[in-house]
Amino acid sequence: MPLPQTEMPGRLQAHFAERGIRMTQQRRAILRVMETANKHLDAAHLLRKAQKLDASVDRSTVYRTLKLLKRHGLIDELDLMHINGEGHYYERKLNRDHIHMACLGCGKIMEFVSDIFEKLKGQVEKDCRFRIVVSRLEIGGYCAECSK
Amino acid sequence: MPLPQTEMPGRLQAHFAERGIRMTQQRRAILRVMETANKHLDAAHLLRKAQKLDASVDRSTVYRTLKLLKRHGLIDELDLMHINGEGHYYERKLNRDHIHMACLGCGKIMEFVSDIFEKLKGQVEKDCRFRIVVSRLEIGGYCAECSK
DNA sequence: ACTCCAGTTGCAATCGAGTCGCATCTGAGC
DNA sequence: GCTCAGATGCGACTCGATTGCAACTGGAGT
Ligand SMILES: [Mn+2]
Ligand SMILES: [Mn+2]
Ligand SMILES: [Zn+2]
Ligand SMILES: [Zn+2]
Repeated sequence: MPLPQTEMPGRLQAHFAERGIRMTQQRRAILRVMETANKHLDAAHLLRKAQKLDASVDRSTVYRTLKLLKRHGLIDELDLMHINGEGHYYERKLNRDHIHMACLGCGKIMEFVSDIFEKLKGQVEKDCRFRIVVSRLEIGGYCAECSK
Repeated sequence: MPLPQTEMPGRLQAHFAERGIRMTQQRRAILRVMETANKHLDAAHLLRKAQKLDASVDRSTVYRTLKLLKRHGLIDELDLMHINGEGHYYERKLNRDHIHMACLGCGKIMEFVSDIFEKLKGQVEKDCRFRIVVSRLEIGGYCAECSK
């Protein structure tokens, strides 16, 4: 019997097992950090947090694991408008994807779920006959406080 | 009498003049390349093309001019799903902004204009009380040919 | 429990996009 | 023409990300 479609979010390790991907000490640490993170992490933060769980984790392993997670569609990669340097941010892909807004005034990051966004993706798939694998809508501007 | 809103696209130099930004040999070359480019350019390509018009153009001037153009909202910066390295791509901002789709199979870049996208931005501005300055919707997936 | 090896890791070197300090140069207002 | 704020070229630099390689290890097979 298949699991319900709204699969429990946060079981990256389970995904690895299902797909026969080898589990290592280091990957366990990195996945745990990604699973429990409540905000967008860049590679450097991810490394530091993972090293608290397993001091042996190396920077290159973080990057290799991020690439693996991306390849399997388990995480999303974000720019967040390059509000802080040239690097990228990562977050676990949940059931529903969302829009990211970055305030150019105060640096705050906001998220927003929208049915219109889903409709737009549907339109792209239909009108352009394009099979969507990953989508990223990032908006820069000014939040309510910073606007007035 | 104001110009019609659908201003003639492609007059970056005119924008500079209007806003009292100094015009130089090098900027003239770079702006000309941006104006006449028909595809998304990365900084390296932009440099090479600009150097054909003015051999003295330096890499750092290209980056400084890109930053200037961004700051004035005259160009958009794109990742195009990092289909080719970590760099960014640039294009002149036209009247109507558009979605970018990158085919993970053949590397083709497609563009798409959608009223639903405009509606979505309107929703964000209204529901989140967020004043949008710049927006980027980038989609990765498979085009019609690569899907079958 | 032991073996085995493909896959993974740490490390250090390296790449490549983008930035910066500084001496020099230049555009455009007078 | 002068003048100088602002722009440029150059080289050094930062920093995110990648890679080659020898050593290590997970987990399948026995
Ligand atoms: Mn980017
Ligand atoms: Mn475009
Ligand atoms: Zn703000
Ligand atoms: Zn394709």
